[in-house]
Amino acid sequence: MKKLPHNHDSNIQSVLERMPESEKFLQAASVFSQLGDGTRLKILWLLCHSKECVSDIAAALGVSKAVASHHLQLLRMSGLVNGTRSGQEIHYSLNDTEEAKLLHKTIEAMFRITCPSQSIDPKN
Amino acid sequence: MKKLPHNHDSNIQSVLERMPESEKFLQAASVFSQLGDGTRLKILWLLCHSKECVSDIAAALGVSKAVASHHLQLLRMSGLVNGTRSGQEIHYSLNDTEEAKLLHKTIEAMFRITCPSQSIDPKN
DNA sequence: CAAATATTCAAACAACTATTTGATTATTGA
DNA sequence: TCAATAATCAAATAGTTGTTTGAATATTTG
Repeated sequence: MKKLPHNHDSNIQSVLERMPESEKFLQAASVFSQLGDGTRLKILWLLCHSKECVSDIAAALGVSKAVASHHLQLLRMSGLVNGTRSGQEIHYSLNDTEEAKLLHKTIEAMFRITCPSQSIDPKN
Repeated sequence: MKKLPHNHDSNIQSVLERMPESEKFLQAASVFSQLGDGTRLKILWLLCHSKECVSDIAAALGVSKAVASHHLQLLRMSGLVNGTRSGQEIHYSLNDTEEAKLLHKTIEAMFRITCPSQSIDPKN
């Protein structure tokens, strides 16, 4: 039980007791950081709505294939997307995990706030 | 209406038409990037549960006051938190905006996934 | 007013991240 | 097998980000 310099909120101790461990914060921040780049956010948004190959993702976003491939790899290492080869192409899609679904919902909720007129997904 | 190299998903065109503008993605990524650092994520989590001054935040997290102050400023510039001076201290709290509430819900949902045993907030 | 406390600022540094370019690997079809 | 296409890799670069340190500002109290 750590003692704080000041003591404004009498409830702070019980809050601190329920604070997740540092390691958990680092893990979560690592996943959240995938949302923190515009290119990657676009890729995630796209994969929330359709399964796509690298060339189409690159074309849809207006970036090089190398850039798309690079970011897809970061997303893959974070466990958010997965790619399956089909002939010459590799088709990427959102992973079926709780984390990926949470980020999907979060992205949609954000755009419902900032672009309320053109949301695709239903609210729940 | 942009033409993609391949055409696997016949629905892709209507998806692309509903894709928010690049500027919106950059704005959203900028807000989301606040979650992408462990220290800042801890601060946000703490402010989701209690209003705190800089010294207490620094002590609770085990970081220097300069570090806490620096990250609080980034959070403030992103519109997620606000600080009000009370005597010598500045009390920071989560902003009452849709964006801040969304991040609060997202953080809690993430920890419900990764630390299911010790969640504080109710599910909805 | 001077000392003490709380917070912020600013500069320097190290570490990390995104992009570019060209080469490399894998797969298909002629 | 050879050429074409798809995707990844690797190295170089530029830009961004987080931390450290010490100084500066603001507020309260003696």
